[in-house]
Amino acid sequence: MHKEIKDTRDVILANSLRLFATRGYHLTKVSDIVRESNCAQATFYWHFKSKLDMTLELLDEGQNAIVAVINRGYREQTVSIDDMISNTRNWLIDLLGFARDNRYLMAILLVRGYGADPAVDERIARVHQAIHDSLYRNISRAVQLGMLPERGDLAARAAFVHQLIEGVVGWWLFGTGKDLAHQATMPLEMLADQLAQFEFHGLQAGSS
Amino acid sequence: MHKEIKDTRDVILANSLRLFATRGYHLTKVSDIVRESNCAQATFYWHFKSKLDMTLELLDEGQNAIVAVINRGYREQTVSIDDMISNTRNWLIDLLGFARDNRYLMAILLVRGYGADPAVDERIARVHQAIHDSLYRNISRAVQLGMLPERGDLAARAAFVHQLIEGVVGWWLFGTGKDLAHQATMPLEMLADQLAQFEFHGLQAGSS
Amino acid sequence: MHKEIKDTRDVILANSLRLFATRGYHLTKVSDIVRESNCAQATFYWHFKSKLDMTLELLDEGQNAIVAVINRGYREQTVSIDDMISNTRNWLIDLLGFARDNRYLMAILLVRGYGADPAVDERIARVHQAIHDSLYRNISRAVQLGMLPERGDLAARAAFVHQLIEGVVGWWLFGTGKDLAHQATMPLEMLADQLAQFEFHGLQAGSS
Amino acid sequence: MHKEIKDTRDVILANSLRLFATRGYHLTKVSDIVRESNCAQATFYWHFKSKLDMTLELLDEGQNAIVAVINRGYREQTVSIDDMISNTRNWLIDLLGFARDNRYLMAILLVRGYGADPAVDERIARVHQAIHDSLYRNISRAVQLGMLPERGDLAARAAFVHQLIEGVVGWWLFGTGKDLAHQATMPLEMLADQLAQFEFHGLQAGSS
DNA sequence: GATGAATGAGGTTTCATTCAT
DNA sequence: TATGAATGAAACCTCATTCAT
Repeated sequence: MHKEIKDTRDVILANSLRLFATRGYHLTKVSDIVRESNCAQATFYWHFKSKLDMTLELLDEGQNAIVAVINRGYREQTVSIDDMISNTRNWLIDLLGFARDNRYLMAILLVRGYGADPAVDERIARVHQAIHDSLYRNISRAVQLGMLPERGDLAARAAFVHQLIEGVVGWWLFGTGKDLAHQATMPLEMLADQLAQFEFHGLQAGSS
Repeated sequence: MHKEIKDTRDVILANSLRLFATRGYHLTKVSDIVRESNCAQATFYWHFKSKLDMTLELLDEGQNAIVAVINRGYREQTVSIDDMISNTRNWLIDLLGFARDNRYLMAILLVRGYGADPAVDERIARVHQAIHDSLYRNISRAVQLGMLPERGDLAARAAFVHQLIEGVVGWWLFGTGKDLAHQATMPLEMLADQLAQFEFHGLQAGSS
Repeated sequence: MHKEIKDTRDVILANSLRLFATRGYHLTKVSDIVRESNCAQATFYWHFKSKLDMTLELLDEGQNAIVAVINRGYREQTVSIDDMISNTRNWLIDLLGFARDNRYLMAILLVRGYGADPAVDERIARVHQAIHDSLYRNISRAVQLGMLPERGDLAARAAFVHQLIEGVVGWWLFGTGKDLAHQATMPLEMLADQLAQFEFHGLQAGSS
Repeated sequence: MHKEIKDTRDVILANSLRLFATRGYHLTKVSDIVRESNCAQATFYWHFKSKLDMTLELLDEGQNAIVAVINRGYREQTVSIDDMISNTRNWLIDLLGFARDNRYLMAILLVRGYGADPAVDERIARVHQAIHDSLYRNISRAVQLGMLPERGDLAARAAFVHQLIEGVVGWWLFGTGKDLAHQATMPLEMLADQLAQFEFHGLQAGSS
């Protein structure tokens, strides 16, 4: 049950998201957005204060959505290594599902976001930080529970995992060439599985 | 042995690289470049056909340099797992050294490159591909030599490693927030060590 | 006895008058007017044909009011010089009283009126002309009655008096800097007195 | 001996002055200015930072010129009433000469200046203040020398004279209707004469 | 009476690029 | 080599006005 008739404001937002993901902020002109949205340019400025303002609104929405997904995971208490891997796997399934359903947002966050404007850069950085923090907490907990070796810099390990996961999500969605038209080939669950395995084993490094 | 007096052309290139890395292509105006280079705008166009043209030249130089570094590694035949890890470690040391000495180029390749122009996107994608290919060949060889389990999708594994390494290089140089002013804290060799370990163990996933 | 509840139309007119006086016609946007009037922009256009149209209406009201005041004076036959000065004084008291009670209108007529639109310019010019004519008639009568020397250009003398009076009213209300927030310091009657004296003596110039 | 070939910058300034005087700031578009100046719109922005910036530059030039004229007068020590009147007359001749040769500037200062922008308003107010101060000093000196009665508010008297003179200059140049096309009919010296007389006698008001 | 939404026309400004010297 | 001056094209944005309810 969703609204059949989207109002102009939402149409503009949706088109902007797609165009930003495809061409980037600066190559997307307001005139492009309104052409695709079937409205006059002045209408854009009735709904939004400026191009930048609209972009920030877009990002704030996206940020809320993805942060909700990220923090939804890791809820249960893990008691065994299998638990932990499966927990990670579930978290990844959530994240990958969200990513698949929000290709354009992910393209902005992972590929073409930076360089639009300092304010935009900052919002994107905040999302990355949120993902990092979520992973850091999880790894930290696992170390406390003795499921991961204590050796090594915790921050570095979180960073490794963080970069691994963000990178692989970007690869899955857009391929090595960061191509918006790229079609993911690997099934979501299989990717989650392999990624969880890779992460877990990688984190074992340093143990006897 | 390098020239002490850089001519205008090189000054422009160096300033452009720095500005692109700092603000991105579109927020760097030709007027900004020439102001920092102490020359007139027309001088820019005496040396370069266009802003885009100069950018591509910049990237081509960078591409050659980084590809040379990447392909310099993995030369010896590895005969043991220790050999392999140490080989990877050496490759990483080369890469990280290059990255540290070419912060601005790395910022463009890893953070703010996409979204400038389709032609620019393509060059950047080519660099990523070159890194990927180098890793793919190495992993593939290791599997053939029986040092890595055969199970699993080889392409996916290469992608995992590729994304892990690029991501971690970006993190090392610019931190989680992709901040140009970020100061790396971890010593180069330690990072290479931990990263090689993480990679190797991660790749063991799927083995008995 | 005036209406306690002003309808939207009057609210718009009052706010427009104030804003025009404060910022001028062009810096007062219809959006400003309706914001202060707590109504929608379309409501403005329900009440008035256009911004210009409303402005002219505003000016016409103001013109009628001030012209009424101006022509109310000089009614009695003056038979002595003291009569004449006191008559002028009364006329000035009326004018200054009106001016004090209609600051915003006066600001438009004396300070920020010109430059809005040719049609507006014309209305303002008409008000000035009306004041001038009133003064001209009075001076002319005084010459006929032998209370002022015949020497000199009558038109020029009327102009001198006209400019003196309008200028001094503007100074009294808004100070040398034409500041809307300026507070008059001199009591109305004292000003009328001094101004009548200045005018009378000035007009004596040229006499033996 | 003046330059035959005016450069673009000066052409733009001259045309802007004329157009501002004729239509006012807001009805003068940058497109109008460059059309009359036979150059491209971008050329305007090569020479000036913005429309407002150029306007302020214009006003600053004008301010310097008129303030120089104003402060050039009143140099000699006056020892008699005839000296004083003739001194005022000379000051007026200078001022009127400048005004006649700088119609457009005067139109901006006296008629259509206010309402362009707060920054513009402020510059114009400063010019009026400079004229006022010059007159105030002169009257003040005359009172000290016993050539004018002490009675009365000095500030008010200065204001009267100030408003009289500015008003009459405006009337001389542009007529009662503030018409840019108006042609002055009265010879400069005659006006200076009558105005000096009017002022002097007016200022006698309050004496026995 | 009133308004949320929309818009055409046009405004100022930007910017990569070229011209003339 | 170098540059001061110039410019076409187009960007973002404004604003008086109208439409549909």
